[in-house]
Amino acid sequence: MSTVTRFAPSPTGLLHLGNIRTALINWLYAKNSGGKFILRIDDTDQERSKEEYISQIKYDLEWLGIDFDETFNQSSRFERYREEFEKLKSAGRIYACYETPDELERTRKLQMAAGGKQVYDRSALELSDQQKKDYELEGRKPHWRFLLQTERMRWNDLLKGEIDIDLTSLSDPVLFREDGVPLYTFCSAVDDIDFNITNVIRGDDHTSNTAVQIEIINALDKNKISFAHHALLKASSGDKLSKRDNVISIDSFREENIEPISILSLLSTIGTSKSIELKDSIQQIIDEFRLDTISTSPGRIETDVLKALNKKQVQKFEYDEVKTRLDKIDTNIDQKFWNTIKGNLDTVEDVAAWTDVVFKNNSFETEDKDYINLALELMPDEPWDDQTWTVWTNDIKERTGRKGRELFLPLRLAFTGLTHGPEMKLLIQLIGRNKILERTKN
RNA sequence: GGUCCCUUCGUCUAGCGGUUAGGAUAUCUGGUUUUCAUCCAGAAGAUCACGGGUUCGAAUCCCGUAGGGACCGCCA
Repeated sequence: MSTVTRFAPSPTGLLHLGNIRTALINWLYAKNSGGKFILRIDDTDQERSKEEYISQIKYDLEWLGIDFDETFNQSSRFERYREEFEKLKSAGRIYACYETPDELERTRKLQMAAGGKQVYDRSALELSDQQKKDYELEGRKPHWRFLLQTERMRWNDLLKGEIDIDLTSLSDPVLFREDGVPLYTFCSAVDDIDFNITNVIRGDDHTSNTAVQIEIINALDKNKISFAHHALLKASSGDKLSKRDNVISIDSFREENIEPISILSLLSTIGTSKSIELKDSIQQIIDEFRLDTISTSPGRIETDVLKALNKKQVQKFEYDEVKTRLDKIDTNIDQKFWNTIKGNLDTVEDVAAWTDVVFKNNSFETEDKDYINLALELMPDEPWDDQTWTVWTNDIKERTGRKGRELFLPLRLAFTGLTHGPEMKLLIQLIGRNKILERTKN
């Protein structure tokens, strides 16, 4: 049977390095085994879910090159959840509860103070028909809980190994809210069955939840899903990754002109036993993917590494690959320009900083006037080639006796206004004789 | 408080009873580029969280302690 994986974000915030990693792992797992990848939007909570986040999530995935074979919103399947719910109800696995959130909160606090388990006490199970009727007359509506019957839930987690959860330490999950809205724990179980999901790979934050879900799945059908839980990523500060932390949102990286392949390269190697390096292509990442290289201990993300990877990618780019982007900055940027400058860039768009250096008619202050004037006297006529600079500076060297830094830095400074940059023998060809004269006029 | 998990160079990690504890990245040094970056060569960097036990022998197995993470919702 071919694999089916899914990524199920709730559209309540932007995608960041942490949750996109989960998406990537699921996608890679599917791709690597010739399976299917489904994007499921977990939007049952209509108050917190926002349409703009749905489109943002899809756009981010697309931008990164993570495509999906199928997508749907949980909000379109309320009827189906109701149907399955009725099934469980007639099987006696569901019971009505009438506590208000306040009452539940109070009980929890009491339990905490007493040092006991903070687990729902199932007092609704004792309710007589008359008591329920009284509640309804009071205007209370029931919410519905699933009766957990397993004491210990065990499964072989593809990443964490044998897991053994004490289900008595967990509350009976609420499946339907008082207002009739089904909750994630249930919807997810129904969907995973209906869409024939074979592998659920998700963050460690779902581990104990999985125990509950397996029991629900078993009550509906028979669980055939393999679960895998990877460790969560931490920020470089050591703090947890937050949806509100826009410093690491995919959106912010796109705005900083970080390449998708740089992000993908980082995400497919960080927190794994693989070398942290820039990958040539998405295909390479797919081919090299192995679930068992992913670590079970929480690692931290160093965003500097992402910048370094991106720099490498920029230097790899051939002119044709970035031509349209360069044209947007300045149509005068040609292949020679790009090849000369790209080694000095962190992002493709940083090239903008060099258009002035090459094209603009500005002049720079120089303290070494006599030296520069001598250099200009010796400046060869055009056309210039790769040898011009060497010939020229050799002349200057002979006439002045200068060498090394003393010889070259004043020239660079006078011609470009900068103390660093691409090789001068290439750069002067871009700038040209006229502009050099212009810049050193006064 | 309960439940589950984690702890090896700065960082990400390999390691499954006998290794000079390996790699990647970052750092430093030298060379190349007469700059910066790249590239090449090399160096430094880990009392394997701590304590105890099992064993001829423990990073590796067991117990405890400490630290970290996750969850304990009518969120997902």
